[in-house]
Amino acid sequence: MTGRSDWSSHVHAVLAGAGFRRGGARERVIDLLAGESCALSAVEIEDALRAKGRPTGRASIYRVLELLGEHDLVERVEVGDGVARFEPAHPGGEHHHHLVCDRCGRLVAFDDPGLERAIGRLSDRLGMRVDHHEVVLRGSCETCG
Amino acid sequence: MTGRSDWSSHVHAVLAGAGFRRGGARERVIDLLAGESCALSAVEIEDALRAKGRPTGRASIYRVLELLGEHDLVERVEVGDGVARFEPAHPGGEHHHHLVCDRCGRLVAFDDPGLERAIGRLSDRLGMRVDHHEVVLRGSCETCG
DNA sequence: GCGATAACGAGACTCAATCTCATTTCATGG
DNA sequence: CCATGAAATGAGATTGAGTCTCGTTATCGC
Ligand SMILES: [Zn+2]
Ligand SMILES: [Zn+2]
Ligand SMILES: [Zn+2]
Ligand SMILES: [Zn+2]
Repeated sequence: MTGRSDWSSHVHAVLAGAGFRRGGARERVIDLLAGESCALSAVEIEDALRAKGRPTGRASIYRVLELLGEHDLVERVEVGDGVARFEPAHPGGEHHHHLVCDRCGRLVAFDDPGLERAIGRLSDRLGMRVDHHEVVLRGSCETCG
Repeated sequence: MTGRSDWSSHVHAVLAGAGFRRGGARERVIDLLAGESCALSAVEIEDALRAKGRPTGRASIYRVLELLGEHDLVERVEVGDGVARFEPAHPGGEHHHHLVCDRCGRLVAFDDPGLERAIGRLSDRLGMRVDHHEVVLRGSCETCG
């Protein structure tokens, strides 16, 4: 179980190691994401930071998310509503996938070792390098029955 | 193995059965998709139809795709470039998933019974209704090695 | 044919995401 | 401690996929 501040220090270590300076916007975005276990959109991040009295430019938010993505520090989640969401990516590779409720739009996280094994075997069989995978289930969440 | 014109007649049967009239734009989009085995974006459809001398309004293309989607006649494919793509959905439920090449952006289709079984077992375990699933792998295609 | 109404399409509009560029902040070494 | 060059930031303009509006056109049951 990888904790929140764990992720934050990992992020800082990776970025410092890659020679990046520090900056206010980057710290604010990382702080916010470190307190989230599931995905936020760039607009949600912008709103959340403004609400916390830490307003941050849109361009900076997208830049930070792009940088984190390039270093495999965030996971990009797309569920088909035209908005990209981002969640902390843990160094050990442990991750979850999402079920989207077609009624209320809620995101439900899950993980499944059987699914991961199947994807691993599939990747071997394909004979191409597979770096990453995304799985989205659609259905109804518990609330919407 | 479901053929192209097979899909087209299936589409017409379903839509006629649901009481929809025919119309030029709808026919043109269905004809075009029937000749494709993998996914096209709305813009690609618009361009392809114009290039074929069958120009079709953007609003109509999106309306047709939405209608086909509501009746499970097309599959919506999102690979994270901010564009939705659409491909024929076959009535038997047979389908494929996609690997996206991070270098050239190419889409490579694949299917894998083991993956489908794992998703089936997972759906049962979750205890929620799961209607649909999407899997996207990222890596390099054969050309980009 | 006629009429009711479904289907269509030009173009305005929305909004997430990107781009520009002037300003601010950082790290370093003098 | 300050000067300096580079990196980081952010306000605002811009892009472009996707949606909406509404007047026109086509379909089909009669
Ligand atoms: Zn999540
Ligand atoms: Zn996984
Ligand atoms: Zn495909
Ligand atoms: Zn499948």
